[in-house]
Amino acid sequence: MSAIRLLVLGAVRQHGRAHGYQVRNDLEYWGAHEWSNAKPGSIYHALKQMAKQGLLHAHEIAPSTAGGPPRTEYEMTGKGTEEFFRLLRESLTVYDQKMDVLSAGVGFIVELKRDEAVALLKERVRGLEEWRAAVTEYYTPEDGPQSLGHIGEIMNLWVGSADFGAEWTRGLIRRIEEGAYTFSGEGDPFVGVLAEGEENPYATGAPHEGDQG
Amino acid sequence: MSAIRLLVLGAVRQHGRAHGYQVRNDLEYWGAHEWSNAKPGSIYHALKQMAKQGLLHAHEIAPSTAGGPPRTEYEMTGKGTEEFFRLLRESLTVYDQKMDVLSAGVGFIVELKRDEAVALLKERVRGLEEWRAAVTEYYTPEDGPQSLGHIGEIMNLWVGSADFGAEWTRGLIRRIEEGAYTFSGEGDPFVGVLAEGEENPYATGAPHEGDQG
DNA sequence: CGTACCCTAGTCAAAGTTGAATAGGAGGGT
DNA sequence: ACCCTCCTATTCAACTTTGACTAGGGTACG
Repeated sequence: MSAIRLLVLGAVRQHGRAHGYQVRNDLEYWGAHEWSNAKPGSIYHALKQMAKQGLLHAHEIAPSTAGGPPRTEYEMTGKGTEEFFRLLRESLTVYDQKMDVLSAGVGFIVELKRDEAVALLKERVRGLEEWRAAVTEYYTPEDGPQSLGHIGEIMNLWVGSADFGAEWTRGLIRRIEEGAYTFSGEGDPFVGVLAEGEENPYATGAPHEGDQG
Repeated sequence: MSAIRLLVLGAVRQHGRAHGYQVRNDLEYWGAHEWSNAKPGSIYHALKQMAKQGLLHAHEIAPSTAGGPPRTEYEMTGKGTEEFFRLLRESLTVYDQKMDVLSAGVGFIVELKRDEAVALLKERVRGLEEWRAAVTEYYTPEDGPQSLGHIGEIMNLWVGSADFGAEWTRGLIRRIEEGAYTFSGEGDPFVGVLAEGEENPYATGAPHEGDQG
């Protein structure tokens, strides 16, 4: 899976209704342009595609007062909300080494119930442990690991990476079980989007990199 | 960057001349289908694209004795060899969190001189340290890291991941500096491809997964 | 008062990725 | 003789990603 759909659905969801540029700004606010493939083209494509598939409902809107071309606003549908939670759950349990997917999942984790979050993360740890075992077993040749030559370093990298991932996840599970953070149904929800016109305190001050030339 | 071009160029290079199916088998031999996006479609696409760009030279060949459609064989060009080394150097120094690129780079690292390999890996460590510093500085709010809420966990993940990556790289540098492995110009080169007709000792025994139905 | 730059907002072509489909021949059973 | 399955070898349509481009309006500045 890629992170883009989860990120875009999450952004639209927190607004209720949003246009592409707003989503783009949210992702920049979250720093997502630095750790995920959330380029403008991908965002607009994801919005259109998900509208076509009935996950979002598109509204054609007159140009904004701020100028520029006419905008399209997108609204969550029931199917979209379902898909959001499906992707969220998947992002927290898959144990491939894609940090962008995991980061997106952690960003939205408080939209779940505390119990479910813990259960999903425990499944993640289980998956990592299994994968580690499979790697060490499958790629250990009979005549010792030295016979692999420098290729053994790749195995070493995978195993270490699995161990780090599992350890980090165990730490997160511990903190959640001890009561950290506010999950769904436990009080004021965490709001992580910019209101219309609000300034981004994390903005770089530079113009949108990559736009124009 | 993606790992596919480096993998395909590396495979063709070790054969001198190879057709798509041969490359595909090499990548399976290397286990690359498990840790990279090296699906048949991507491999053939990469071969065609790189032939179009002059990195490989294509030869139309009659069908093999083993049956099947006519094959196309690809041969390295000078430009292709240059590109191979460019990608190899890049794969070892970029410090994004893509394990497939790094794995491919480590797989071919012995094609470099020992000194250069060490220098590239040291640059990688420098990059990781800089990135770690940037993350901790940029995303540490004035009123303590707690104010970020669960979003702080993402930062925690990035920092931990950078630390793990740097530590693993330092270990590899140490072993290489102590004389491990055989690098370019130091003796019999490591050969990591299957000869025509040779069996893959790591084969799963299953038919090519995903082929047909 | 014009012009250069920046912000809002989105489109598009080209390239890459995915998963399934195609097609010829070999081998083995009935 | 016939069919079924496997192996060789590649193609294709659909989808995603990338980076550059388009275009309107505001604003600071000489």
